[in-house]
Amino acid sequence: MGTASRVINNDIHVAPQTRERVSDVMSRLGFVPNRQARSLAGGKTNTIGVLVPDLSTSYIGEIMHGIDTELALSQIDLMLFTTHRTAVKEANYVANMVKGMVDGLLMVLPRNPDDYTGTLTARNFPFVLIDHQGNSEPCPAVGSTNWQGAYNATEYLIKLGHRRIGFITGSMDLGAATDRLEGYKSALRIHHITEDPQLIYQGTFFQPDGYAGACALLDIENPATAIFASNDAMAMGAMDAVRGQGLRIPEDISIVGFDDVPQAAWVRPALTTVHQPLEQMGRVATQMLMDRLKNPAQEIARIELPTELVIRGSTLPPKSKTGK
Amino acid sequence: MGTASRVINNDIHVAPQTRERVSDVMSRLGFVPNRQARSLAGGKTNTIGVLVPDLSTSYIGEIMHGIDTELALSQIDLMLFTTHRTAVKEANYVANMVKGMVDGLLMVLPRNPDDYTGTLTARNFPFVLIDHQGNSEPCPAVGSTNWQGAYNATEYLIKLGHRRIGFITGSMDLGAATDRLEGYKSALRIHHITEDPQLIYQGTFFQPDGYAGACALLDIENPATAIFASNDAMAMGAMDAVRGQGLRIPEDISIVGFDDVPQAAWVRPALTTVHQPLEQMGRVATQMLMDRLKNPAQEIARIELPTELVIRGSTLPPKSKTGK
DNA sequence: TAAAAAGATGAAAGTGTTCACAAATTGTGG
DNA sequence: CCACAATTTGTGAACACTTTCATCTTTTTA
Repeated sequence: MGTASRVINNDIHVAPQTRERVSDVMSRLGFVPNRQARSLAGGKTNTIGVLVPDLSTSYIGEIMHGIDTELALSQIDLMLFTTHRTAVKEANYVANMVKGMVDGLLMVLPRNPDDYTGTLTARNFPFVLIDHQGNSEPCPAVGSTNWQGAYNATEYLIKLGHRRIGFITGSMDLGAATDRLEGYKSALRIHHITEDPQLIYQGTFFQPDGYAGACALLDIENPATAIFASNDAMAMGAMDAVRGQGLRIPEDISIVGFDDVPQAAWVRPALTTVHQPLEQMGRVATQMLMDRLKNPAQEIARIELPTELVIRGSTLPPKSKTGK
Repeated sequence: MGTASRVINNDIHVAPQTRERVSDVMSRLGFVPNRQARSLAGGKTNTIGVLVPDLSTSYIGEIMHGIDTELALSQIDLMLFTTHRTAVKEANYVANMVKGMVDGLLMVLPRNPDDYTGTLTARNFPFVLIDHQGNSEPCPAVGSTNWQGAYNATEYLIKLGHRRIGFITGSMDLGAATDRLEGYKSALRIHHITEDPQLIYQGTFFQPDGYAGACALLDIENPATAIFASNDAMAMGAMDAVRGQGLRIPEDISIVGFDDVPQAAWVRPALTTVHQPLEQMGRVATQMLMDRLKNPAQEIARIELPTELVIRGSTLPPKSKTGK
């Protein structure tokens, strides 16, 4: 019956008393509208898909939280796809898999998004990338000011008096990782500190790299007095390594991370780090997607949210300086 | 057309050449079957729902990973619901929300599952609980041997020579938390060590509780020589606290955790902990659910997977003992 | 008071599949 | 060469809604 449908969808063209009568009956009968049928008839699923590389990091967890919060407001459901599931090699996978199941797609930390953005754009399927620098064609994305964050953190260390600042990179195939490295390099350059390849250790964003990186950075002729890791996980690895060498944090070595995961505040000494608004990124991306859903002709926007240096207990001026 | 449907579903009753012709046309036209329509007509969605309390812990991440792995094998999709989204107070919520959207439900770490298990059972909706002790009526669930794990870990500390073993509990409204506490108490009893209320600190499974708990356990007349935290997050908090007091791990204080999250192996010293097969729990639960989906009359089973003590670097005999 | 406008309601036509059944084709034995 | 069985293909009715359109009711206005 048409009226029942109108009641469910809060259509205006239904008399108050009729509405009441209908909802009475519905609740008495325990009626629940069938989603599949609604989707089929209505042409939309009221569900969006989220494509994540993984779930075991709180990094992703924070972003998901943001997505979830935003979605809850609009009564939209969430379908989760994990890329590791079936090697997402074929370009059509995403588009096919997803077609008719979800209205739009959110891709978190996509590894090589060019594979699918093309197909998706061609099929006019709404999507938003989260935390990825569109390296080729422009596409809707939200990220954060990685370059600026790394620049600020490095500058902060320089201003504390550090001259030998070690840097542990992330996976260099990710835009975020290269941006952070560039921010670090730029800060050195501006302050006339010559870049030393020995002070740059290549990591992959995982904690063990932080450990290994710190060991390497301390085991050189003129060792680092401060270590800036490209994310908090590696910073924590570095902290372990520093302590393993019998050195104190921050008195002997300063440590700075990136991301500001909840752990960073819990650890002792609390980690000085670059706050990345992960939850907000999730929220903003979701909003962007919903805008595109409402208005597909929406122009392509790339939003960068600001990062912010959070100074905690893991940084101090270098010993040589304080000793003077 | 019936034949097209048969081709899609790999029905036997279709001539090889016809099959080929049809799939040719389908790929030429870029035809992708509409999931909503299939679900509507077929009566099943080929999707299962997963209800999680949260996503920001690797604990949940590991379980999700297991679920995901298992699901990928059967081409079944995953719909994610987070309980914090809309206060899941009303008993009907789950059943209604989920009806027609998913074929079955997996509930991870349900807080007060009695609220919905009743409705779900009444509506004959297939579901499996993960990591929860059915405290009232029996329902399909998978958990792990929390009691045994805690017992073994405590006994291990006792055999090392510890007599003052501090215990930091989890949220006591969770069966897992009470079981672990009971395991601890039983081990003490068996070894004729009198239980000391001062050595039991009530936590809630979060890292800061570990920090506070360790401080409390060390700040008593006859302080603990070993601390057993009900999960790894709290154990790490405890490690920070111990170090904060200028004590060494494991020489001065031994620390034991529970869960064996990946971090436990990365931290220095590596954490001795009770391994909980989280991923496997996810897999097994998924298998159970799929069995129920195939055969709804399946008898109600509760599976307990074994925990295992993993000895790493955070435990040693107490100083008094070694000092003798 | 009648005509016009506005609003509420019901009927019917999609939506893209699956499923059961009927029809058509092919193969086999008499 | 036909009857019969076996296999393959086509048909139409669900599935449970939304949406449009026409009808009927109510309200407003001249």
